[in-house]
Amino acid sequence: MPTLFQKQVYAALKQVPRGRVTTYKQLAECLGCRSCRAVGQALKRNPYAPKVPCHRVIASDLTPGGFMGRRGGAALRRKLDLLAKEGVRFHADKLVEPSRLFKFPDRRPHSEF
DNA sequence: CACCGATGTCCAA
DNA sequence: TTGGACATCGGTG
Repeated sequence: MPTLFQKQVYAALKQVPRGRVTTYKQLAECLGCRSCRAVGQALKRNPYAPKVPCHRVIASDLTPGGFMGRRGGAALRRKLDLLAKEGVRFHADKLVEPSRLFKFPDRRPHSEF
């Protein structure tokens, strides 16, 4: 059973259209959380494997990051393949087009700053 | 309650 | 510029 926090991560992730990617930091910031690691944990524990495009989440330094709980290997390769099918290509473990990053709308009704 | 994690940022060499 | 260590937040045991 997904927790409240995970739902927020999935909800935000579902906002990312096809052919677009986001970063853990952007997700965390969108959720109003300062910990980017918590976001990755939610994705790792994602009960909605095919429903949640976890492969559209990369590190803030435009690196693939990880996939299925692994930071490298065949799993990560599969992630790059999925992104490639969506038009998001990587070069030297780096995002070729940083403009593919999806910017989340302000999801903080409390923040008046 | 304590440790780990799909990260990020800072400091040192 | 590259490598190592610490910080931060939530989840699981």
